[in-house]
Amino acid sequence: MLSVAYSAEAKHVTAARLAPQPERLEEVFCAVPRESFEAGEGVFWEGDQADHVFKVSEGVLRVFKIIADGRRVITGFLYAGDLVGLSLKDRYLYSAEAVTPVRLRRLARKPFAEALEKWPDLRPQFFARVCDEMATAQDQMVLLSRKSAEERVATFLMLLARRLHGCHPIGRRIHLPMSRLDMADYLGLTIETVSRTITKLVARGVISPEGRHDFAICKPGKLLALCGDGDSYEDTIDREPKMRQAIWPH
Amino acid sequence: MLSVAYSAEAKHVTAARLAPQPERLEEVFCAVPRESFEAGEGVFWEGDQADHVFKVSEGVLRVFKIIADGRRVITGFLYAGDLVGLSLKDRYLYSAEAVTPVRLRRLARKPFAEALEKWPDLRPQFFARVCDEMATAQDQMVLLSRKSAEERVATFLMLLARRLHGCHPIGRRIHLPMSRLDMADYLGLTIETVSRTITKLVARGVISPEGRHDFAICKPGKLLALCGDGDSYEDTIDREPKMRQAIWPH
DNA sequence: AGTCTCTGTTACACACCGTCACACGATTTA
DNA sequence: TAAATCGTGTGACGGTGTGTAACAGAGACT
Repeated sequence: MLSVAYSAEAKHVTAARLAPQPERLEEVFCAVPRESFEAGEGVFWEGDQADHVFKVSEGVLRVFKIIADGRRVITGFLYAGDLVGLSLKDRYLYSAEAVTPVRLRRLARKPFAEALEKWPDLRPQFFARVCDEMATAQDQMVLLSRKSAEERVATFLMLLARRLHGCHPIGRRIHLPMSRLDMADYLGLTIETVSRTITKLVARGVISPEGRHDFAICKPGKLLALCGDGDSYEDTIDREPKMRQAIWPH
Repeated sequence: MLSVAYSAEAKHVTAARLAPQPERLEEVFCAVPRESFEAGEGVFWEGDQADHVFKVSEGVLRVFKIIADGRRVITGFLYAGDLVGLSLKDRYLYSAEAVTPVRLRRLARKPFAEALEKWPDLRPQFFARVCDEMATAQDQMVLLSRKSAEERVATFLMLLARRLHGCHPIGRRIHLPMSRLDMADYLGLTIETVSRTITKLVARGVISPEGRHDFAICKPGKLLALCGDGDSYEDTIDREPKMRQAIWPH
């Protein structure tokens, strides 16, 4: 009985040797090889046994739920560095598909949990990730609940502008890897409305198109104001990289 | 240095003595006295230093965010037994107010974290709570993103019916402690729409009013169908793990 | 080239839901 | 008791966003 338990742990012990005491949560994923997915390919499906967690290393993923008559809700887009499948129990709550060609590392749940067990320093990082996920979900609820089409699109563009520029002020260029349908399903709108709204923003000189999937932000202040968050432009450019550190739990 | 660390822990050690090795996460809250709040009173505010976690022991709480021009989004209602303030970092992400008179236990973050540290058996429970919160948030995103007014109201009624009845099939009676405005801000609608929708459900004999804040569910199957989740009545009464296959897209 | 397919844009009628207005009952205040 | 206030219900109306189109542009293929 003991020997069985021991051999079951052997694999992960090996992995641990390769990366002794990782400093950052991502390093736990270094031991496993990367997998590739083509654009449009599914990674896992809502309701599947949630056996793995993932770390995106290249490309963009969409996570979504489907209801009744085929209505789709995209609950998030995941970029390089993001972890997927953390905050769930035995089954995936959503499906995940590649938007662009994607490379990711897949780690079985058990060694992941054991790593958290073995290196307590990783737990605050893990918890911080989950909290960010929660905060993002709440912002999304605000968007879906009370924002107009224009505010939704503006918010989305700002989101991508910030993401592309790391945590820096605001990037001037945005790349939208996903289709208009993806955007629509993320923003709770239709493709037509998304299209129209973008056209309107372009007409007003807030952004300017550089191909279908790229835009330049001409008036960042204006765009920010259109988000309807009550933030002013100054609030965002001075915003020091606010290191919100999880205090909790150790 | 060691002695300092030791004395800092002394208080919590005392608490631990009172309740040695709690089996359930809630028991961690037993050591602190209960506080009372009147209906409408605030418990904490978005942006406050998140120093405490709470356990509701009586009454109903609403948690909400406010944006720009005063628009309010209620992200959830919390009932007896629910924990508040788990999934956040240094500051509260939302405000909390009493809907009804509320009694709750307030526990400082530190002893709570220490309890999790000391009794690892509690950690899965903690994690499960956070996951439930996440799952709820995602269902809410689906509701706000893609459901019609009628589906939203129906979903809300079903939610309360299930909650009141524990996890049992479906309660036949629903009590709505909150105002129509609260419902509207939770469902992403206006009071008028909520009101009209309820009237319509009553007219069709799906539910029947028993005062302003109480309803009887006359046709549970019908109500469930109106939720737009694709579940049938039978699915919910003998809740088997439903295998959902995504058909979509590609 | 030419054709096909896929994605994105634009137009127009319509539906749902929000806005505004007022009525009603219950409770509080004068 | 009357008046005021609050929460709620209901009606008329209009706007935002939707659905169904047709159309345009880009890329893939023969």
